Amino acid sequence: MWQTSLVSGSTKHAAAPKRISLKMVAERVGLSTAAVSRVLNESPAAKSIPKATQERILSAARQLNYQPNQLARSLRRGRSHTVGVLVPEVSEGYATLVLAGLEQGLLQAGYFYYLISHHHRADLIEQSQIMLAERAVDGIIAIDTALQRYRPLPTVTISCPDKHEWVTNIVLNHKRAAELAIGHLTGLGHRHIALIKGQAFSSDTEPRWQAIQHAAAKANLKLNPELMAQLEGDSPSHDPGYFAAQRLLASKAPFTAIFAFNDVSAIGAIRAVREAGLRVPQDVSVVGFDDVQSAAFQNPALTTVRQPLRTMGILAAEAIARQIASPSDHPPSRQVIVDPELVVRDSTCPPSAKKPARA
Amino acid sequence: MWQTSLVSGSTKHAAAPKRISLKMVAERVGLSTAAVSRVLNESPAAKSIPKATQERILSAARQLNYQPNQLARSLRRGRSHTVGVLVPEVSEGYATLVLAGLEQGLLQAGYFYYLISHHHRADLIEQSQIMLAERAVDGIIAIDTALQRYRPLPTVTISCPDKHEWVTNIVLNHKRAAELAIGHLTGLGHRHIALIKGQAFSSDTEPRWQAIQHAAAKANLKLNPELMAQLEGDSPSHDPGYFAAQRLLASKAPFTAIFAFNDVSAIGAIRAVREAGLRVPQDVSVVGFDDVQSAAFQNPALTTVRQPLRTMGILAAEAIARQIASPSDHPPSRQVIVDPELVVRDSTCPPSAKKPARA
DNA sequence: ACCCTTTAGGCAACCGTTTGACCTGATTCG
DNA sequence: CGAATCAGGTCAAACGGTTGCCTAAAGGGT
Repeated sequence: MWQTSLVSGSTKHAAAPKRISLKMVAERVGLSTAAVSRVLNESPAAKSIPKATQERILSAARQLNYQPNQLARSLRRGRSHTVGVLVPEVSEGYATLVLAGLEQGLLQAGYFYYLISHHHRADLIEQSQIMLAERAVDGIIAIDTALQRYRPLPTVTISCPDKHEWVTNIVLNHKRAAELAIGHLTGLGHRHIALIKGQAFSSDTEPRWQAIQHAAAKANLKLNPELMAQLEGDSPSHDPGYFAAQRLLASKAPFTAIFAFNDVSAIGAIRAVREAGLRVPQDVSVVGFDDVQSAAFQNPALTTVRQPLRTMGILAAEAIARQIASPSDHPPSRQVIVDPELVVRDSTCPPSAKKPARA
Repeated sequence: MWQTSLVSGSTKHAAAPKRISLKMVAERVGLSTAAVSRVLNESPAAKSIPKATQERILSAARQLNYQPNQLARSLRRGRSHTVGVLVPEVSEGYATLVLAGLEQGLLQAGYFYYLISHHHRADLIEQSQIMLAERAVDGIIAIDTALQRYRPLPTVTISCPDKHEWVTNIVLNHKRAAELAIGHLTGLGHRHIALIKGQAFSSDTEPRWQAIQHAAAKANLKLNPELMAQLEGDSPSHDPGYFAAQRLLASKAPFTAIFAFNDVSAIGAIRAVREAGLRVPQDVSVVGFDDVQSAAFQNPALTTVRQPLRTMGILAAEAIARQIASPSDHPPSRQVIVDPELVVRDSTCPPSAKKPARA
């Protein structure tokens, strides 16, 4: 009985193509690796090598499909052209947009990046920094992250709390952001504004809160402590906002508007408001924060304070590239402040003439 | 005239801490790097070294805060413990969830990853593969990506079109997915179902389309070619779905339901339907696909076919780790098929007794 | 006393590039 | 004519680890 050859051959695979190294190219053309390296890198020292030889080298490299081993190169040069990116988590919303900008900027500058999410756990943050250092990253970009110790590495932070020395921090103009939102709501006639505060671990929570108080005072608006709820739990979903709004609704205090910590929680809040039988925006106006991609596609479309998240990512990439290129001639600590922008959509309107919600 | 020292000192920084190398640890304890390396790696060869000496070495390493240079280690060992992840773009929705799963699985297996988004551009895909190979990744994970050439690297794909040899492909059970959605809608009584097809570049587009036709036939449902719109453009936002639905509405054909290619386009579609003065779901039911994080928080909450995206990410991570660990004893080409699940929420209901939309 | 094994670790090659120093013969300059 | 310069490269030492092989002494059995 014959068996047709079904023998799943790893035979073909056994050829072991073996990566082409510089040495092989050198042997091919009968020169030293030094010469080949210099020519391929267009090093200045290569200018003493005649065009013809250069051509020979280049074409041999091409023929053999030579791909330099970047590990070896990085080791020798002391530059890995890699940065580490620390992020709380990769989730819809905030991180997504910043990452998109970062990626664009980094790739343009010739950098690869390791992405690590730490879920705001201090031990993971610390450990990540160590592991990144071991992998010889040229720098670190941290987004909404409470960096532990200072490390002697070029570092750029986005919306990070503590100002460490020697790091560039990219941060929103919180004052202006608060004024935009509060101004918008008071301008519409709202006087009873509920607030959804960010989680304690989020770096923007405190500065934003300060800014809101400041803006409220300036607008002659009294903030009712009962009309404040804080996001709880580290879920990147809409739940925290949903529950926070429920707590607001459960309190006796009347309100006609909610200013949420971010769009994601605003969306959760809208749901809670609706489930309580109230309409958005007629009964309760809602203002979000960030202007994430889906904000415009909510129903109703979300009025929100736009952070230029993508731009912040690009700025961070450019900053880290600069710092790496010229270590130590950058200023000890730099703030790059970006401006927010109010985007008015359909989730806000003047308060209804009747009584405030839950009055 | 004296100048108080405002000289922005890079002086303090000039200390140049200099990373601790194995050699320094070795010198510290008066042994060779070989011995130190063996002990620190708990290599079997270290068992002939007395406990006391081992302790000396370990404590010296700790005192000096020695961090092994992974570049050097990778170079020597021929394993970088790094994989490349190719993704169309990091945007809200699909990629986000898969990435979350991937990250979890990879970190657990001790791998770092480079993330690259290629926006479906063939040249970028090709180039990325090359650059990843140069950086000596141990493997590649590709998500919804049309890989160009086969490379002799462990590879795992998620929802990728062509079955290359030697790659593990993780893929949804499209047949079942289509049946779930079509079954749900016909079960509710819908007979005029509009379809929003995916962009041509998306790998799931064709198999899903086949599956839908199959499911429709099985359900004895005629698909009206006029009730089909295809997503256009590569924007990861809700726009393509919005415009597709507008085209559907502009056609004369009546329909009572839309089955969208994904949640993001479903959300766009809902908006278009509403702007046309129709209600969702009373006038038009909408079924999405994926069950992204925000699907449950839409208004109305989205009925959708859930892909276990996070799980797919984890599976991919596990698969690549396995392939790297034991090259060549994995089967030549493997399919891992995961099952969808119907999540019924509020965007679907029986068609209204009256006439179909646009009748 | 001899042989064998174990203990304790050292030597040096190697991973693949880069780069400063050097070398040789030819040409140019003073 | 001697010195300096230049063209056209080569040599070998890094970069920081890992690892196969070796040695030297001590212990153990007969």
